[in-house]
Amino acid sequence: MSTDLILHNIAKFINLTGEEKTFFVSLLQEKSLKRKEFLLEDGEICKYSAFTISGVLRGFTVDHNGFEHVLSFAPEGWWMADMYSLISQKPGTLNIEAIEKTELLLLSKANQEILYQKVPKFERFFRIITENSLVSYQQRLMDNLSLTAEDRYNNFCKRYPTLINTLPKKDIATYIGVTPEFLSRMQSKLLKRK
Amino acid sequence: MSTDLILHNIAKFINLTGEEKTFFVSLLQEKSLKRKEFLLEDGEICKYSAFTISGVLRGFTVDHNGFEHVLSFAPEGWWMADMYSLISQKPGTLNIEAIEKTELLLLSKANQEILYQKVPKFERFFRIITENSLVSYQQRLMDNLSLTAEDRYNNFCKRYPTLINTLPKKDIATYIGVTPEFLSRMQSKLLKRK
DNA sequence: CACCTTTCTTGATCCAGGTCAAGTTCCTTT
DNA sequence: AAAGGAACTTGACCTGGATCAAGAAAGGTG
Repeated sequence: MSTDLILHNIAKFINLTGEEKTFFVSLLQEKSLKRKEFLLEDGEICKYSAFTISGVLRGFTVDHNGFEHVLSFAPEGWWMADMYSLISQKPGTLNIEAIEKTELLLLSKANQEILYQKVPKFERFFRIITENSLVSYQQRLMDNLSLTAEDRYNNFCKRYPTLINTLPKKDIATYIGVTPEFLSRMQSKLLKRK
Repeated sequence: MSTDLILHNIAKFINLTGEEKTFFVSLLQEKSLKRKEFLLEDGEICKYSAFTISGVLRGFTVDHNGFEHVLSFAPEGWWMADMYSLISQKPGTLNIEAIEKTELLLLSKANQEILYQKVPKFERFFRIITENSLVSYQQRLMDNLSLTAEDRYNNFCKRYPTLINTLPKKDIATYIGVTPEFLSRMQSKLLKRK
């Protein structure tokens, strides 16, 4: 199992002994998804946190007009889950799908609880990454309330320069809160401006 | 110091011994704000998490056109901070102001770190409340991307029925992502519809 | 490599919600 | 209780971004 990336990721925030690392890794399971395969569907109960080793996930909801809205992407080194459903263990509204062939490590809700019992340091780890995630959702919300679509697009390009060429434009569009048509128009306008 | 409310709040998630409670309380300081007084201003470094005992706080940013956007309210029993600034200890963009006369308990960043050292259970407490907060910001973001202003207003009324009559309408407006003028129009339309 | 589906683009038109301006009502402060 | 300033309302007009439609490009699959 290729656990270097996830252990490296954790080591940024907490120090683990060799034994603790081994124990943590023993709680993980590998999963691979083909392009367009789903990890979780709308209405299901989310049982896993997923960590992306390679590939990209997209988490999105479908509104009552059938339009998709991307909540988040999880490229290499990022976590993904339907947090609402994972915490409450009630059916959620998120769909999680692989944009391309994707390799994951899964930590089940049950194993996560065991981990907290056995290695309480992980409370700290997940507290810190949840705090960071919270900050970025707050920022994104404020951006949606106060910036124009063009500014939000420019911010996205600056923040995730590598993703721009990987992700389908339609997904970038709904992530920043516009229709695919409007994103297309913005891009051609930005090109002409040169 | 009136610490019943905060201890009761904590007891929902973790169990503390009498000693731990006493220690925790010793790390808090009281603060009271008059109506329209600020706890934190745009550009400052956030040094405290604030817990509201009575009254209400509003956290808002000011955009480059001078318009305010409410990120969150903290009525009785809620926490408030500029999480970005608190975590990074860099200057933030949030303003925190008392809407009415407000009594707070403050936990300084420094004391919070001490608390984590001495009573690691608090890692768990703050992990859990941060997770809950994350879920509600994710939901609010998706609501902003997929619902009409009218639906968002109705949701707000359902979710916070007690706050509707306490909070200035202009603040509810920017919280749900519309101008005060437009909220006013929506309300008169909803009344007529009866 | 050709087919087929999905994604992307572009044009024409539309509308939810914003902007600006001018009252009016409410509330704080004295 | 009077004054003054916020907060709220309402009207007229405007616009960023959505919608609908139809074709063009791209890219995965047999």
